[in-house]
Amino acid sequence: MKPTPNADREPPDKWEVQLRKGCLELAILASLWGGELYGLEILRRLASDSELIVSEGTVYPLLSRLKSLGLVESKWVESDAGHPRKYYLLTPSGRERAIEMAQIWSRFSAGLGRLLVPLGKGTAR
Amino acid sequence: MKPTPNADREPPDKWEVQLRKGCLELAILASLWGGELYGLEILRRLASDSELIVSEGTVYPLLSRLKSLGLVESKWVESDAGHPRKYYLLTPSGRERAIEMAQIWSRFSAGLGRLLVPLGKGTAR
DNA sequence: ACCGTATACCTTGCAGTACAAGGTATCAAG
DNA sequence: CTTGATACCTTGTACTGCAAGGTATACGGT
Repeated sequence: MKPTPNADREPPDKWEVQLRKGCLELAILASLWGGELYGLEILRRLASDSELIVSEGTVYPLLSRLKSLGLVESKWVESDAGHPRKYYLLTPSGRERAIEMAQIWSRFSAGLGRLLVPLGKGTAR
Repeated sequence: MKPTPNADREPPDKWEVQLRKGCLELAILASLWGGELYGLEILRRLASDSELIVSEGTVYPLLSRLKSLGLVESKWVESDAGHPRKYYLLTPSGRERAIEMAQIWSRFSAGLGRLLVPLGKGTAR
């Protein structure tokens, strides 16, 4: 039985799901910025560092895509206690792309933030 | 011939498109916060206030959905110079929802921003 | 040796969103 | 009557993330 990763999370608003679309690609690249990680570790990193709860079925296809785009590289590492793990790391193009995406994100985020200013009285909790 | 709204914009990176998914719903609600607007006006407001370039084929279906959800209301207004315009305005639930979404956005945005800190040296242009 | 559990990776079908392209209707100018 | 401008709407396509299910290796208990 799955441990139901998000048992006490937001209701199925469906909106938060749509919000992540596209951002996840950047999030994964960013999580690899500091060094190589393996699949499930990326998942946990995202959850702990940015409250971005995603499932494995989301991460692995995305990693495959990033790999076929030449943005990440992977290598198998024999684990002494467990099973082989596949570590992912950024390629030089991956780093460039990450910075490029981060810039787009920052501009976009600022623009939307500007739109939200008028209703700021409510967002201050 | 269409005036090609984004002739000198970003290349077809496809990514920026995916980035907007879900955010647009919030953006439209936010643009209506200050008062009622009609379809094309919303489009122009988004473009000028937040650099969010969208096409009509995106906005109208979205407005229909928001209306069927009871978040916005619409009314026809006979224009003296031109054709009838359909003005959209927020309902009370629409306002609540907008604030709710803005909060989610703000939390999400902060989380992703935290992830991007390590590569901040590059984003400072 | 055998079975259940935990870790780790991957694949398939589904649902939801934005977009480009095309279509309709009204009014004003030529 | 035709052209252009404004305004609204619809259809088909492409892309994304998700839930559910499947495979493989190691460890500990009986």
